[in-house]
Amino acid sequence: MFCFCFFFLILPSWSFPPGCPAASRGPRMCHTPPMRYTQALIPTVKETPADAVVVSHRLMLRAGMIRKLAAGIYTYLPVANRVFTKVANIVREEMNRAGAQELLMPAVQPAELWQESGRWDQYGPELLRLKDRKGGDFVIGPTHEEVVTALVRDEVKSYRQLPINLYQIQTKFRDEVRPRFGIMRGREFIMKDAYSFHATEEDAHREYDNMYRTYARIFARCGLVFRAVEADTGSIGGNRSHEFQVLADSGEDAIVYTVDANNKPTYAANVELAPVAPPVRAAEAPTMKTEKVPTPGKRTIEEVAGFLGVAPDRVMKAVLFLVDGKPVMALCRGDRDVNEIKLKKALGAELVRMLTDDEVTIHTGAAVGFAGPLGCKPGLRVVADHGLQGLAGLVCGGIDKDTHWVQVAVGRDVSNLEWADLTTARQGDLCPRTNVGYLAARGIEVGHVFFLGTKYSKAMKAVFQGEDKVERPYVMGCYGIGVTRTAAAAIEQNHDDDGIRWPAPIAPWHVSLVALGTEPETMSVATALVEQLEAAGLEVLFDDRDERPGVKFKDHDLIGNPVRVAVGGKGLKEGVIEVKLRTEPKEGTRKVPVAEAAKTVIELTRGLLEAARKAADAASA
RNA sequence: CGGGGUGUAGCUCAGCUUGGUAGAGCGCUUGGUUCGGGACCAAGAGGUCGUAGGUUCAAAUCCUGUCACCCCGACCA
Repeated sequence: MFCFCFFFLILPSWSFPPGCPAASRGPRMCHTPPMRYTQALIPTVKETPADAVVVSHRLMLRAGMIRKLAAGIYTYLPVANRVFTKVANIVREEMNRAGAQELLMPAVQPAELWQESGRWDQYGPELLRLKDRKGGDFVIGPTHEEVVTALVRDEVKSYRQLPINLYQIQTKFRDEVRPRFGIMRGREFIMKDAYSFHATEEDAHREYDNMYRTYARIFARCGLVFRAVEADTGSIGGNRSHEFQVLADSGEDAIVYTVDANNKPTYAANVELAPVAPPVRAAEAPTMKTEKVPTPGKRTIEEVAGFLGVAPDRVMKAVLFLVDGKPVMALCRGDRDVNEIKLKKALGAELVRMLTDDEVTIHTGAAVGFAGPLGCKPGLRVVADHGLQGLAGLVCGGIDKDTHWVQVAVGRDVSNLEWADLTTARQGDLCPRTNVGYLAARGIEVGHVFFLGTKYSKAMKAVFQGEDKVERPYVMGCYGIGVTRTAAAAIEQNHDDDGIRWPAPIAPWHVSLVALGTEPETMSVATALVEQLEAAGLEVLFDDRDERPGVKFKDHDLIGNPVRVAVGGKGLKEGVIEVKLRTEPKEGTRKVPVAEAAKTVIELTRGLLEAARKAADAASA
């Protein structure tokens, strides 16, 4: 008790500036008293679970954050729940600040809505369908465009009520083909989705930019290193889209970007649509006549190149697609891949898929593995990647089984090609926007903004009346953030051999306060300190267990709170308490006089939180 | 959906090839010694061997079906 009063006297009114926990605007985590470890459910484990292959999955299991209930479906234990709540609250604050309104829509939705939008048939098995007791068809919402559009259609009739941006933070379900990586690619996950409605395209683009800046603020506030990249819109539709990618080597997405002389990013895109400029080089002069040679059983690029003794990039790859019902041959260099998304865009097509082996033979007359532009069925549309321009001395399929053409020259032997940018971008490719070579990175997609246009409003006859009394469909945008995935991405980006190193704004607690021993003096000093920190608005996990120090340190390293305070008999004899950041090595431990401990911890924590705030302001500037 | 693999104690796994009625480590309980980076000793509790069927005197073990889960691929907000 003495200690408590003592601290109270020297620290009369620690108040936090706006933005720090005690004074944050908008919603925040409900107040909880300091958590005593002896009462907490934090089932940490020493052994690495067998089926966890990525760091975040492994550490979330080991730190007692998640437990699997079924494939891709997890229970979020208290530590994880605290983190998700923090991420969600940052999202809330920034969305509210940007002028959006929060609502909550049903998880279970009637099939009729999906039939109206056309996605009941389009969405495929990823959409979990079920019947109610009366036999009516329902879905568990993987997303909420239909529901929100129906709502706004009924309730917003006039241009005067526009624009409006509605968002929710909800559990969603997508029956992923292959859930993996724990919470990173689960079937059930928490997502923030926002939908905006506008009278004009210009206004929808303004909101798109507004959301883009808001997202940059959100991820900066979460303490993450990320990049906004141009992206494909996928099945959601629309024609303008950016993904927010947290950079991590374990990321599932490949991105390319360019930088200026100061190493500042100038352009970034997902490789699936990053444009590649045509090569700048003189056309090669053909030196030899084309001839057909036997290549028995050599079908793949590697086999053919190896057999003929040429480099793979000298083999012309021919891939056959069905584009809106018509066969198309796509060509590229043997060391590259034809990108379906680019092909679709280049041909202005709706549906693109690869042909089956049988279909290849029917449409080209070629044996499987030996298709090529030279001598195939006349009338077949052939599109070539401009990486092939001006090349000579190439190898391509001989149409007949077990044959290839050699010494093929583009232009001389193969003409009437349509040229397009078809291959997936790589490091070193020339970026046509910035005229410098691409750099490559991997990322985890944590956010995605889409300009939707009128796709859903037209399909669902959602219209408003304009000033001119004319009815028009709303122009829409939608904007998603994976809350659970953001937490997983934070771990991928912030960990070491001992465990998680949470960025302070989304850490489960600001401070791990470890009592090294349960002697009355240690406990009373520790308890007093906990109360001081709590009074100043800090969140504290107080380890009051009767465990050996080693066990405690290991657990807190695993859990990863940014500030660790150790109170022990040894230190107290010298009159000190030990304070260390999770990111600092053991040797960096500060020995702080007992009387100054609270002040030191509060200042350190405040510094960490303020840094994230400043990063957010810089990111949205 | 194609290929591969695994289901044995709360967790990580051994036992299976060659059938004879189930083990280790971690964790848990109790007692003791310890106590500043995952302690030690002793005594315990805990398993329809995923599930259904078959073969057999006898099945964790062999056979068949089935379910679940994992990995690679295809696919994907």
